[in-house]
Amino acid sequence: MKFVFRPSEKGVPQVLGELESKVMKEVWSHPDCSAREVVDRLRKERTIAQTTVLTILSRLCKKGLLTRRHEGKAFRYSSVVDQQQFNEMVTRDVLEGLLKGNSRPILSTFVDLVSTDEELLKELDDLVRRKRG
Amino acid sequence: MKFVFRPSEKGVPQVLGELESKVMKEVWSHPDCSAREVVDRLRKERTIAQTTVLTILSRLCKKGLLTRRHEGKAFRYSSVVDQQQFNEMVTRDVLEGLLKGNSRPILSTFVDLVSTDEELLKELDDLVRRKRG
DNA sequence: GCTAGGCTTCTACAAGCCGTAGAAGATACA
DNA sequence: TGTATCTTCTACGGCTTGTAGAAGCCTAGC
Repeated sequence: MKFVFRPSEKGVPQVLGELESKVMKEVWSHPDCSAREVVDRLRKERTIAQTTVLTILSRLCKKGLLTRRHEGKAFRYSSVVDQQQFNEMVTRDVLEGLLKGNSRPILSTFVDLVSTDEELLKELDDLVRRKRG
Repeated sequence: MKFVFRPSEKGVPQVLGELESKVMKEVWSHPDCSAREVVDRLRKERTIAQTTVLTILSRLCKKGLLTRRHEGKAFRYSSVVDQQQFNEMVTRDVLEGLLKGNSRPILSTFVDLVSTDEELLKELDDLVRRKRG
């Protein structure tokens, strides 16, 4: 998958549109669900056309994030990767994207940011030590 | 600045469009230059309309990446931040964007990626030790 | 002062992404 | 067979980026 990352957003919307994110979250929390179910859940928050949700579901399929199977006349949708795997993919791609430049400055910026949290810094330290054996 | 980061690209085009990137690079390498100069340099590579470059220069000003000052009837353009500062800004924003989620998984993915290069891993180790004092 | 050439602004269009949704086609079940 | 429901097709508006024409503005030189 080829995506953009919006640092200013938070969570899934860093990578997907607002509505796409909501739809993904619905499918993640209710695997193998129908479009209808997604629509009904979204409608608890606001009005939205059935076809709008269908369009988003199709686009997410085309992006390779969802699959679907026939059941009767309708489809049932499931995610290809769960949310955790998705997050890991994004993290990995973004970090690789950063590191393929000049890596040195990345390291120190990273350590700077992490060191604002003592616990986190310790964890980083542990990880590095373990890696170096 | 609010930007998107394209992990699949490399360098400045991770953040700016292809042409925007080229124009920024021209201004970085030739501070206080005129639009004419940028056009002439770009034309060594391909044909491009004067106004196309002007449009890009204006957009980069509007984005806060360039400033300009009058000189005679024309403008002279300079960058607000140099390329290194720009890279640091991007790195910082992207990393902050990542870390504002659940930070733990980021750490281990980061260490995984860094550890493919022994030198880099050592450098990370040094930075962390120094930070922890 | 007035004109020509160069510089700028305005405006616009295409393509791609995302949100939105109507219209129409497909289908299962009563 | 009809109808309710589900799907696909199509489209539009807004945003970004590349592209550039048209027209306006200003300065230098006559």
